[in-house]
Amino acid sequence: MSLAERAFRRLRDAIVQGALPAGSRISERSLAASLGISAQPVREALRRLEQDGMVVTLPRRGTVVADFGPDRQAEMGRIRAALEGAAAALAAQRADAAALDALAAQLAAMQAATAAAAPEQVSEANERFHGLIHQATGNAFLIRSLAALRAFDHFGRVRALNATPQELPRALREHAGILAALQARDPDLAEARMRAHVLRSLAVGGLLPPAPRRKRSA
Amino acid sequence: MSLAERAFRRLRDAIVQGALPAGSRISERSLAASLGISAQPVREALRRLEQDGMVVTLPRRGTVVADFGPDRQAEMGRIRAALEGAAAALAAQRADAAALDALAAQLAAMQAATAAAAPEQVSEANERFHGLIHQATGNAFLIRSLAALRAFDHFGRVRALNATPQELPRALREHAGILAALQARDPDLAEARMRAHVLRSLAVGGLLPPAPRRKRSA
DNA sequence: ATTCTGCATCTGCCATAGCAGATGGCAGCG
DNA sequence: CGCTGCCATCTGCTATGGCAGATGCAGAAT
Repeated sequence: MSLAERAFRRLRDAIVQGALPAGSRISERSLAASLGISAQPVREALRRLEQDGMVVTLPRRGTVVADFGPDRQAEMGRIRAALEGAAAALAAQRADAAALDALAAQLAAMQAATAAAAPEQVSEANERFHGLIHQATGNAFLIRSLAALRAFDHFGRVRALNATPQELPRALREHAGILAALQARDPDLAEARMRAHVLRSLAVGGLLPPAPRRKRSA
Repeated sequence: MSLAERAFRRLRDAIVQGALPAGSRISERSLAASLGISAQPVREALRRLEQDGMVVTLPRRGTVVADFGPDRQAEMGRIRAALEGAAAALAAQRADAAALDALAAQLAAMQAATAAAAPEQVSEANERFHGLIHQATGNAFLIRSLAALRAFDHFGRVRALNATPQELPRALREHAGILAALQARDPDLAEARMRAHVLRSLAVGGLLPPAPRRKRSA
């Protein structure tokens, strides 16, 4: 793996974990020195982070970690719901038999982990399930965008899965419904189910109002 | 503007215009020489193009222009519909009075250009209208992603606008409806209208089946 | 004729050095 | 004491050179 890729992942994890709080100034040179590499890969990593919205860099001024509080998290969640829906729709058209089999296998793994009450493995199977759908689309732009979005609220997702005891089986049922829509080759149904699944999951995590009702409190 | 940014835009335009057909091999060095700059900005431009899905680069092998025929265009269109919808929903929450005024002004400009039968200015006003909504969200990730998506089917959009005589007034009415939803601060309504608007516009351009029906003619 | 091997060459990748622009502090002037 | 202009310094940005890995071809061995 290239040094730029390594630096990118390392910085991304550091940011989402809070090790680099919002507003932190990042210098290409000093960061390169602390990583023991040249400034070029670091620069490349910063550019990618900028495209993902995690840092902002003012030309000739400096690079700082972007601020994403609860509002930004909610925004990214809503965007992710839209993109996951599109991915499900495309997967319903493009997925081949092998991809559908792999999805069924992941669903079974998630069910087994749920029955065994192993939250760690449930979360992992959950991530894999969504990742397989992304891959099944074969769309590079979609895959990349969703990977960036998932980095934002990774911890929020694992928290949401363990929020209530009934959350795990509900997520499992929704996954089964999505897979059924994919197997039925119904893009619109797959999109609707996936979108509802992500939105409801976000609501459990406390990042969105629980229902698409009228606004009552600002 | 930086050399990397210039190289990126130049390459992007060359690709969408067909000057660099799919499968064209791009070498960092030779391209840098032909542009009269160093290899570093060219490399940076290629990385951005890769993230946008326009080129694929195999490590130590080379970089080639990705193949996006009608299928890919349809995919990107569906993704754009989803993202534009999310942007409209966020804009309904975040847009301030100035942004809404600017949108109203662009709508008036589009109406005047439609009345004057000036397709060039109609298309320009159309692009500005959507761009203003993107900016109103204040979400860097969303703005960047939509900018990348719009580069794909730019020509398809201008073609769709001039496909039929009744397309211009219809797009105008839909824009007015979207703006009304934004002014009413209704995220879900704004999202639904924007999404329908983009999907219908894509159908006019021939990139999607006109209704969620089965495809009849390839 | 076919297969294997070594080398010239091309590729993306990285390190180093130096550039212009922007900032902050300090001396000098009012 | 307050303001202004200069300069050291830091920033991102670009140019140059060289690295290892991958490819294709020529020529030797079977």
